[in-house]
Amino acid sequence: MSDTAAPRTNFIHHLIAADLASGKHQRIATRFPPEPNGYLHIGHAKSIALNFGLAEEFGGTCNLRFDDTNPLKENHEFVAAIQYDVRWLGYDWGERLYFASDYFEQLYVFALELIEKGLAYVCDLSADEMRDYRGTLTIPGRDSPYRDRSIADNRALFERMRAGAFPDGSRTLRARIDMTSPNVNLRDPVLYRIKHGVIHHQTGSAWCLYPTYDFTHPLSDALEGITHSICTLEFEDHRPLYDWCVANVSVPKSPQPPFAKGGEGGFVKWNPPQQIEFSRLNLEYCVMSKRLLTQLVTEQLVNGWDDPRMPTIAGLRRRGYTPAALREFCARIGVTRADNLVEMELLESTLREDLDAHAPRAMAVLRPLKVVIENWPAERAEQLTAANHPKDQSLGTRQLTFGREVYIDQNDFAELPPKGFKRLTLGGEVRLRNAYVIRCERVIRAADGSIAELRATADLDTLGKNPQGRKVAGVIQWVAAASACTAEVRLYDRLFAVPTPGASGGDFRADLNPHSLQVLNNCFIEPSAAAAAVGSQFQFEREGYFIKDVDSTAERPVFNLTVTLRDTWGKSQTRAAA
RNA sequence: UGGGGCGUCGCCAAGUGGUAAGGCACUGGGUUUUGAUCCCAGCAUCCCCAGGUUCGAAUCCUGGCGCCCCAGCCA
Repeated sequence: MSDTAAPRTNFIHHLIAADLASGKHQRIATRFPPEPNGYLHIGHAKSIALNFGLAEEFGGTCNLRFDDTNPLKENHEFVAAIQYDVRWLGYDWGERLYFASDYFEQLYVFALELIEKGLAYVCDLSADEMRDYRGTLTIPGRDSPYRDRSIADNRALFERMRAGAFPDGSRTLRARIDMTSPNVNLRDPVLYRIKHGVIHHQTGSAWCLYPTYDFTHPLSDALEGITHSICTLEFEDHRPLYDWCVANVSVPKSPQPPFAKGGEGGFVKWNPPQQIEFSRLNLEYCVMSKRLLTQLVTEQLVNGWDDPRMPTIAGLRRRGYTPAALREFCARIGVTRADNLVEMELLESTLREDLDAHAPRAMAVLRPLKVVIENWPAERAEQLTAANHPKDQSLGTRQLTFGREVYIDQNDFAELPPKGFKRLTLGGEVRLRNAYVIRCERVIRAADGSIAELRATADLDTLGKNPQGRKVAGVIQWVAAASACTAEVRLYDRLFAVPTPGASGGDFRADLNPHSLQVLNNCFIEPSAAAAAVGSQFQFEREGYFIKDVDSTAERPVFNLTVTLRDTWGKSQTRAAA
């Protein structure tokens, strides 16, 4: 969609290219591993675009794998929503839909192997005790008193853990690594914990024993034959543990065909998956943590996961963001290991670029002001033809009905125009877009002194041509009173009032923007837009891009503001006012 | 004051010893029946700082400084 020269490669791309060139891998396999404990957000889109994008580019595969090891927080709604969102973004995992829970039995066997090798043990320490034994960042930990249990005891205990013989929290299976490691992740991390009475969305009540992420993730990758396991920076310290798990367990060496045959004696060459970290996306005026997003939803600070103000894929979709714009955004922000805070303007520019090219135009009047054209007969209705797009003829044309009474926007008339005002003024002329040039003759006031309506005359010789001998600088949108449809328009602004909510140590909720939603109930729009299907997108000329919302009814269409048009005039005015 | 990372224009980001890409934003100008789009031009003598190596460094070395992550039986 773009001819920008923004980098479309990154350090991971280079690394994969090198792995292929060196023959380390014959083909690559990535995976996108969401935990189904919430909806996907734009940060996930970055990861999805990266993992699926890399697979596409290098002719490899990308699996969708749910990292469902903590049934307490997960549910089927999230599983379904995540699949919908990934597909909507334009990516396809084919037949490769997996759940980490698919591997629970195999993982259990791996754990037994670790026990047999003396590399794992059952620990009876409570959570508090374990924390105490772990030491601190600067003080080494101490060995658990249960660290040297016999292999036979460990095996028996672990089997009984699975059988449900012990209550929650009473015992764990731990890796036997090094309690004095400067990397606290290596201080005998927990591999399995006991959780009774939870119904897992995939395995039901088959298990009361659940593996941790640290154990599950690397082995799931290995089982699926993942070559490049891409994750975010905070997992970097876990990489030694990731490698430890893969190295110490007997993973089948010919995972997921078609992997290259070859090597000695029919042995299949197999390189363990490599974890690679990149920095997560931070976007101005957003929170991106699932915990905080969940809080916004459960505390009803927004109207659900798909609230158009949410940075969730579902929210962005309902707001009017397109898959193409989101993918382009991901390409433009790049992939590095540096902390970043991306400006909203970058996101919005990719959106405008896509919408400008594809959205049909229509006219809408958000804050109506009636104009009576006195030299136009009340009974006369004229059909005008308007292009649906200024550049793309293929989007066709539509009919507009012009009549004696029209509505214009209150903002497009001023009795005391600021310097440089190019719209309608008393005694001044303006072009009604796609129609005639009119001159405002009089202002009719209401009892309270406010402007009730305008009286105007039209220059009948200005349809499709400029008037003789003078130029009319302004063009404004309008809707004919006789055919206008009433609509509700929801104007959205950023959810938070500050670029980094909660950053100053306070409650992030205190940073919510109280004006993030403004509902306009008496807008007038063209019948063509009113009749459009839910999800249809338009540029309401001179205002912005809008999408017809699911809350629409036959009698009352609802449109969400996706993003305004660039507004250099408005910007200059607010700057002058400041 | 343990370990692991990161530091190139306001923001994102190329660059991997040969003399600072690009995008967004911003500033001028042009076209325009959207103050939109589009087009043209401008926008880092400098790459966190200080030394050093080299004919030559953002890229190598040394020493500082700053920021981020890790002490869940979360992921």
